[in-house]
Amino acid sequence: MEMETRYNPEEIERKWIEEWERANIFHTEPDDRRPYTIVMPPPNVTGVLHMGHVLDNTLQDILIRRARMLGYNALWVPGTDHASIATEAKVVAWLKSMGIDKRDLTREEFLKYAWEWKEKHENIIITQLKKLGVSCDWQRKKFTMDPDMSWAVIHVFVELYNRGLIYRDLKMINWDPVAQTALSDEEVVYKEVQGKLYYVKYPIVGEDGYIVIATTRPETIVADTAIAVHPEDGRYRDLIGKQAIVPVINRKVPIIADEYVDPEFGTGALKVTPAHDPKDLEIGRRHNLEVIDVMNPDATMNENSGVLKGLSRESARKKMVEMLKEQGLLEKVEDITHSVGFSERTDVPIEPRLSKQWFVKMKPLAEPALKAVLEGEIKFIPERFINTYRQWMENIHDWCISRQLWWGHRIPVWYVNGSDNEFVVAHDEEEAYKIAREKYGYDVKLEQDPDVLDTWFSSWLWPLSVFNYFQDPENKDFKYYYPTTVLVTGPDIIFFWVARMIMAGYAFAKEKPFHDVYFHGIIRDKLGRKMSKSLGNSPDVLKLIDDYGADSLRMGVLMSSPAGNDLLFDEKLLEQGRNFANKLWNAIRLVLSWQPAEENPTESQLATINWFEWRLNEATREVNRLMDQYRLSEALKLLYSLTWDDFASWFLEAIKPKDKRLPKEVIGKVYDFTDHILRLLHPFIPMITEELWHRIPNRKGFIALSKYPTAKDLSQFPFDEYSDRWLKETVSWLRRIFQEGEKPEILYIKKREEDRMQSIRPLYPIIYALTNIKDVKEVDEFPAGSLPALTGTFLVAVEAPGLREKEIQRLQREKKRLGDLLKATQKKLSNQNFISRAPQHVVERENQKFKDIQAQLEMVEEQLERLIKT
RNA sequence: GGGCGCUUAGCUCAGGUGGUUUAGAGCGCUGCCCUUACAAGGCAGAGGUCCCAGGUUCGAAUCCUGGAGCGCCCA
Repeated sequence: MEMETRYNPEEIERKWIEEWERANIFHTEPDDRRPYTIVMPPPNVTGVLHMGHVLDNTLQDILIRRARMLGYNALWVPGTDHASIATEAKVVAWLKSMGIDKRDLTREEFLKYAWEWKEKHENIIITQLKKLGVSCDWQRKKFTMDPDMSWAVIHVFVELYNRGLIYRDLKMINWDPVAQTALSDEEVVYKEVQGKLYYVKYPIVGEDGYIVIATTRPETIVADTAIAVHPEDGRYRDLIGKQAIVPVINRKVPIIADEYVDPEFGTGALKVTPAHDPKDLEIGRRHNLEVIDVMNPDATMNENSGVLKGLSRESARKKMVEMLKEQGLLEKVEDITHSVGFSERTDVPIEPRLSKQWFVKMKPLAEPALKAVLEGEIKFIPERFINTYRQWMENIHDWCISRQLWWGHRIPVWYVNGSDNEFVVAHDEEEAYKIAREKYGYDVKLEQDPDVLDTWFSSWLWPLSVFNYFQDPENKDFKYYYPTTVLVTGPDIIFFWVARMIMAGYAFAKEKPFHDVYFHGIIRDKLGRKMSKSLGNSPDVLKLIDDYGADSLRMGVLMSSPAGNDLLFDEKLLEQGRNFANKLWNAIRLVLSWQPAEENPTESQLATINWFEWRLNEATREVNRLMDQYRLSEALKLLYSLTWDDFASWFLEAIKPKDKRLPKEVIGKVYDFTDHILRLLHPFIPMITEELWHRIPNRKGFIALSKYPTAKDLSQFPFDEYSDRWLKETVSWLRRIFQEGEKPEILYIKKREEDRMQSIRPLYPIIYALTNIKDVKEVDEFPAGSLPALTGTFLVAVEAPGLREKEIQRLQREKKRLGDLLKATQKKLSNQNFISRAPQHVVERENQKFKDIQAQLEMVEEQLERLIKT
C-alpha cells in the first residue's frame, strides 16, 4: 500500500468512524466480564459542539477505550439534554425570524415547532460528536424528553411530593424578566458592576428633620414600607418608633429597629422594600410590614408605582432621581462597585420577586450525599473539590424547580375547580381524576399546572433513568451497569448536576451513581477568558477538525490539561497534535518500506532491539500507572516522547538498514514494537492508530478491540536510567565532534565498577550504528592527547587533535562545575546530622556520588594539564 | 466577608508522599542541514535568584507561617 509523505486525516478518520459503527463494536450487553460504565454528560440540543465538549468527551473516550482494551465490558451511554430555558429562547427567536410571535401560538402549536427544532439540532450535535471518534454505544442513546425518561421525571416528582419533599410556596425567587420565568439560585451569576449609591432624605413626621438612607435602587422607593436602623445605633435611637415620609409618594412608614441593618453601610439607615429584596422581606415579616409589589413580570413598573407606571426599571430610576432632585430630597450620589445578580441565560439583572413556585426540600437529600463524599465512598479527582462540594451541601437551600415555560416536563399537578390551593399530584390526567374523584366527588374539573420543571430536575436522574431504573428497578442493565464507574465533567456544574445526581442516587436507588468523579478544567481563550458566544472567542470545532484532524484536536486539547486545571486554548496546540500524527505516520511508513531478508541479525541490531524492548516496557509500566490515576495528559506526554524520541529518533535510526532489507527476525521485532506503541496510543488518537495498525502485516479485527499492553518483568535487563542517559549523551557528544570535522573511530571509556560497566556494555553496538565509531575500548587511562568528556556518569574520550583549544575551554568549565559539586557534596557528608539522620540509602548514594565526582574531577584535571602541556 | 487555587525558561505549562550527580516539555529563539520516513523534519545549542520573607529539616521548587500579585467559587 502506498503511503503519502504527509498524513492526511480526513478520509482515514471518516473511514474508521464508519467501520466501527457498521461493526457496532461499541454496543454491549451485560455478561460475565466486569463492567466499566460511563454515562455522558448530555450536551444541549440547542448548540453546536464547542471546545468544552471536545475535552470532556475526549477524556471519556480515552478512559472507556482503555477499559475496553483491558478486558472490561465497557459501556459509554450517550445522550442529549432538552435544556428547557435555553432551547425555548432559541425557538422563540427562530419563530420571530419567521414572523411568528410566541404569544399568538397555543402551547401545542409551540411545542410542535420546538420538537421540529430539536430534531434538527440534535442531529447536528450528534454528527459533530461522532466526528471526534467517540466510542459510545449509540444504540443506547437517550434524550431527556424521551417517553421513558419523561416518565421517570414525573414519577420522581410524584414520589417526592408523597414523601413530603416537594412543596409549593410563596417566596422571594430569582426572576428573569426577559425569559419571564423563575430561576434557581444556581442560575444566577453575580458580577461586580459600577453603580451609584443615592443618598435620599426622608422627612420625619411631625419634625423638621430628615432621616437619610442610601440605596442603589431608587426606583423601588415607591415600594418602601419602613425605614430600619440598627437597635444599638446611637445616631438613630431617638427616631425608632417615629414615622418617616417616603418621598414622591408621601406614604408614612414606621422607623423600626432590626439587627440585620449594617450601621457601617451608607448612613446606617435602610429603606425597607419587602416586595423587592429578600433581606427586606425577612425584615418585613419580622415586623408585619405591608408588601407592595410595584413591578410587572417584564420588570416594567405597574399601577402600584404611581407616576412611574409603565416605565422600565432603568427609566423609572432616572425619573425617580430627577424628581428627588427637584424636591431637594437627594442629598448626594456616590460611585459604588457592587455585586449584582444576572440571569445565566439571558444575561439581564435578576429581579427578586415574590412568587408562588414549587420547591424541593434539600436538607434530607443532602445528608447521605454529603456523607458519601466526605467518607470517600465517592472519590473526587482532584480531591480539593470536596471542599467546594461540602460548603455548598452544608448550606444548602431549597431548590426552586418550576419554570414559567412550555418546553420541558410539565408539572404533574392538577388544580381542582379553578382553585389555587386545592390540587392533586398524579402521574397523568387519568390518575389525577381518579384521585380527585375519590377526594372531592364526581363533579371535579381539573386543570394542569401550566409550568414545566427545571431542566436539572431531569438531569439529576440521568444515571438512573438511562438504565430504566424507575420503571423497572430490577432490570438486568441497571443491576449490571449501575453504579457507573466514573463521571467526567467540569467543576462549573458541581452544584447544578454532580451534587444533585449523588442525592438522587441515594434518594431512589439507595446507591451512589458513580465511584469516581473526574473534574477537568475549563477551556479558556489565549487571554484566559471563558469561551462564550458573545465574545466570539470560541473556535469552530468542525473547522478545527477539517484543518487538523480529530486525532490532532484530541491530542492538542489533552496535552496541557491535567485534572482540574484550566487550559488556555491556542491553535498552536493543535499543530503539535498534527505534527505528532505526521511523525507517527512517517515512522510507520519507514518501517513498512523495509523488506524481510534471509540474513542473520547484526550485533548492532540485536543490541538495539534489546535496549528498545527495555525502554518500551518501562514506558508501558509508567503509562498504565499514570492512567490508573487519571493522569491522562501526563501519560500522553510520556507516549509522545516514547514515540518521537525513543522510537523514531533512536530506535528506528539505529536499526535502519542501508538497503531497505532487514533480517526476518529483526523485522518481526520491529512490527511487534510498532504494534505495541500503536496500542498504547490508541485510546488517545484512535483513528490514525487503527489505520496504521491495519497496515502492519497480519493484523486481524480492530485495534479498538485488541489488548492494551501491560509491562513485562524488567529484571532480565541490565539497563537503568543512567545507562540510557549515557547512550544518548555519548552519541550527542560524538555527533558534535563529527560536526567539527573530526573523524575518530575509537571510543575510550574509563573503567569503573564492573556492574556499572555491564549496564552500558550491551549498548556499544548501538553507538556503532549511530556514529562513525568502530570500536569501544575500556581503559584505565586515556591515551595522551585524547579528548575526554563526561557523558552520563561515565568518562569517555576520543582522539580529536583539531579540537584542542575548544576542549581546553570546555574542560575548564567542566572542572569548575565538578569542583562546586564536589564541595557541596563534601559539605553534606561532613555534616554529622546528615550521616546520622538521613536514611542509609541516601547516605550511601551521596558517598558514591562523592567518589564519582572526585574521580571525575581528577580525571578532568589530569586531561586538562596534558592538553595544556602539549 | 468565607472558601479554593495559581505564581517554575520569552510564551503556555508539567514537576504523587521532601533526597534522580545537571529542575523538564511544547512553542518561540540561535547555528548547521532539502542526508531517499517525516522541512508538519533532522542535528547541535542558548535560555531558569522555581513570586518575596521567614520557619521546619541533615536536606525544600516540593512541607509550615506571613506577605505581594492574579484567578475561580460561595455569601
